[in-house]
Amino acid sequence: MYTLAEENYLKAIYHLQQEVNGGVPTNAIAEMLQTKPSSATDMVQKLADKELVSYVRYKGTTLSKAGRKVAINIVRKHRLWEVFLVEKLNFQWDEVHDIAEQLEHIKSDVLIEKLDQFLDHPDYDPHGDPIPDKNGNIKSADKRLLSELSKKDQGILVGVRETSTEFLQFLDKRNIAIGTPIKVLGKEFFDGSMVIQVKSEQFFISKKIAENLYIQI
Amino acid sequence: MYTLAEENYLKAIYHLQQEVNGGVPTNAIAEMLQTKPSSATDMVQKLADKELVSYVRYKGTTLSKAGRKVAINIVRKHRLWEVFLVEKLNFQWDEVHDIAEQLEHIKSDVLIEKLDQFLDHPDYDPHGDPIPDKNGNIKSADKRLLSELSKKDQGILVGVRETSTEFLQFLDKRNIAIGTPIKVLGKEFFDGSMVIQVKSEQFFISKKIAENLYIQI
DNA sequence: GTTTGTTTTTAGTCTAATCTAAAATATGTT
DNA sequence: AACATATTTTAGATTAGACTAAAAACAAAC
Repeated sequence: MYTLAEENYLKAIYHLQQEVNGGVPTNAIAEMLQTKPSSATDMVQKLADKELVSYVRYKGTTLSKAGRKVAINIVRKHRLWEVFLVEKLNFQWDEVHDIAEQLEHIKSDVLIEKLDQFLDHPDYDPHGDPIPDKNGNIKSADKRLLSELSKKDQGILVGVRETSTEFLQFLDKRNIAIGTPIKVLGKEFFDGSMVIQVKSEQFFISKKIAENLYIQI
Repeated sequence: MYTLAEENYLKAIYHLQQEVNGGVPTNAIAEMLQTKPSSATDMVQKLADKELVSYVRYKGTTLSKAGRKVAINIVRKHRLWEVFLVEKLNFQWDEVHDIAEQLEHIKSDVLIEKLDQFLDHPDYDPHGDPIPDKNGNIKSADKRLLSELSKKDQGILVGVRETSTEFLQFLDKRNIAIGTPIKVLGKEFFDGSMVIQVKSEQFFISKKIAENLYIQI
């Protein structure tokens, strides 16, 4: 099987691939894993030897089919555990990330299938991210970033991009949660900030906030 | 915090201390952890530097107060996770050991308290072993090994010493479980083997089996 | 097509945890 | 008490993963 470090690199590359086109830059991997670029280079070379990624010097890294399978399986485990923590153990959605980060590395296929069954085969985790099924297939809803919407557009919040405690508590404080309807009342071209309608309240939010909320129209 | 290896050594020393009087021999630690004596020496020296054990060259190792606290906490986590796996995820009692061996290293005090609560504060794990409370106190029932009993003694099975799949399935096959009443019908001094009564059936069991069953009179 | 600056890689070092082989200590028997 | 045997420790090497510092490659500007 794979080491903890290998799994974390594969997962990081997987997530970065969603945001970049072409190979994932070594620096981006290093930054995501809070490590140094030289360490990331070492590891992607090792992963390339094992044929889990394809890596071209100075060009970047992409997951192979095998590598993606490993990565998606970790993402599946992470998200299932998050559901468990919130639904069964009554954690708040802003408290589960670090613990799930550990639990995702537990090795047992039976465990994860039984957990999935125990949780009644959830489709989304507490942050609105889709949970891949056992074969690695992901239901991808056609969601868009709030920051991409225009004045008068409306929809419901279906996911968050950031999962830091600070950000999630920011939302909690304003009663914004997965499923909450949101309408764009105004958008400032100068800095990308917005005024939005949430239930009976109106909020001013910065571009940075809008870039971390996924809306389904 | 402590590394995976440190935690495993502390746990091994804790378990061995229950069976030996005086310091735990280095070879015993190595054997339990499936490693070489020289590796065990290295580690106990490292643990001694950290004041988690007291170690005297050629004499053996004993846990310090701090070391015991760490060890008991791991045991607590291991046993709580075993209860979760059996009670909530419907694992058989012979399937849970290896998975709990991984889960016991998840680091989060809140998690374990919430898990304890979710499981309704169980006192014993599926193998009949007592679960230490949050302060490290252990309810120790006055149980004895079946092998120590004499003809006509009787009691109920309250725990197993071995937790290997083979042994537990051996018990399952004979409908012997925690809570089952057992009576000694005969004992052979020559080899320590026994004939026991279990419900309406009688079994011949070897000394090795009898040495792995805990009975409460 | 140089120059400049950024990104990435290489080379060499470090630490945790392991191993093998050899040396040291302890134990048990005569 | 001395020898044989078993246990334990030391010394030195290895591996995974990280780091620093320096070199190499790329990108962008002039």
